[in-house]
Amino acid sequence: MARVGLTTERLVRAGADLADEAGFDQVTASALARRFDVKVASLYSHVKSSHDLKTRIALLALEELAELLAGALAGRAGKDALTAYANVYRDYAQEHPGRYAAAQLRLDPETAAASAGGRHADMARAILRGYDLAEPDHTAAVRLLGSVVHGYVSLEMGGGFSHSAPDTQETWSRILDALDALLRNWPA
Amino acid sequence: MARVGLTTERLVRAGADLADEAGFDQVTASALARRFDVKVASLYSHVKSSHDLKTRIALLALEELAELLAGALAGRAGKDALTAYANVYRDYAQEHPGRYAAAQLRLDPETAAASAGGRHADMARAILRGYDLAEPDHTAAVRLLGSVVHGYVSLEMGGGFSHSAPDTQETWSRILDALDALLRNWPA
DNA sequence: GTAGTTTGCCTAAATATTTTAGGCAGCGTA
DNA sequence: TACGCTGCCTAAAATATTTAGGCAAACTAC
Repeated sequence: MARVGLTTERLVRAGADLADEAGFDQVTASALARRFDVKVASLYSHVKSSHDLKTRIALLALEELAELLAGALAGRAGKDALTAYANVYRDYAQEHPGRYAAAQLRLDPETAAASAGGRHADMARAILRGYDLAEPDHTAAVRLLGSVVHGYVSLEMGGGFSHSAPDTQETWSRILDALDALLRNWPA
Repeated sequence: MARVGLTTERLVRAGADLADEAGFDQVTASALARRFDVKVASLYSHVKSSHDLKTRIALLALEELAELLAGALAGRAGKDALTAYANVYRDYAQEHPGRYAAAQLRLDPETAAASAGGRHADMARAILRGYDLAEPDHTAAVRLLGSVVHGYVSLEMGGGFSHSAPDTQETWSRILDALDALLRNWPA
């Protein structure tokens, strides 16, 4: 009985890869066991349940995204920062669709509080420092920013834009231009 | 053997109700069979597969939304129309979270083409008639509108906004104000 | 009203996933 | 080398998906 060397870490990472290749909903304990050529029950020493596994993949994705965001935003401000922020999400979703889908998993409050999700919000607020908005417009702007980016990325991923004429890169640029203009010129 | 009177129609509608009550991912053939007090295999005379059932629920939700949109937009223009449009989605997601989740299901191209999804896009384009945008800004604006609404609604549903200060109704209004301002003043 | 056809819902059965319980052997440690 | 820990195993129960084939209820026609 050769030991494969399973670890929670390795399982989660392999689960994330599987999600990217086959879709987040294809991430099951059985599929993962097959991938490691191991019996399903063996996973349960490293992961509490199938839901636990999915949650850990979500946390990994949130962590990776936060890392990328921090890197992309360092030294940038204004529209430069805005573009970098938005592109981190879009590029990540393109390269890691399964991980991105995992990041949308609804977490229970305690888990969410301990996740990297808070850093995402911090990052969005940091960008808006380059614009001149006081509360409560500030919060509205943060939420608008998050909504546009998440909404666009998920509609694009879901094929919602496939039929109309201009390519999505073109409209994406224009939308970022428009967002920048809006933030510089927020209505009273 | 009393006949219950199953129909594809009744199954889909009950599935949609179940989705609203328990979540779209709880919609399974077995759960639905329990609800009708019928053996699982009996459903397969009315529905090709579990996936077929989910697809039909998605189509129902898209249809209902298109209906609501048409009603809400009739006789409105400009910001009035914009607000009505956005609120249809938000209110629908609030009242029918399972149906709204179903509407996000990725459909294969032919199914999507035959769905009410096209009418959604038409509706969005109709709203922008009240503003003055030429291609390719027009398409960008349509996609921005869809992204904001879908993004905001799904982040709000997912609890992404629960911790910050202003209530979501407040920021929602401000975001619609900002969107209106942006559309009236789209950057060159 | 009865005979014949359709079909709705059934039983039976194969396959897949999730999860728990308990056992054996490999690995590090004393 | 002997001990203990624990990684991966077998076994088994519960639930979900799907197909095949059967019986009886409901519609159609005379």
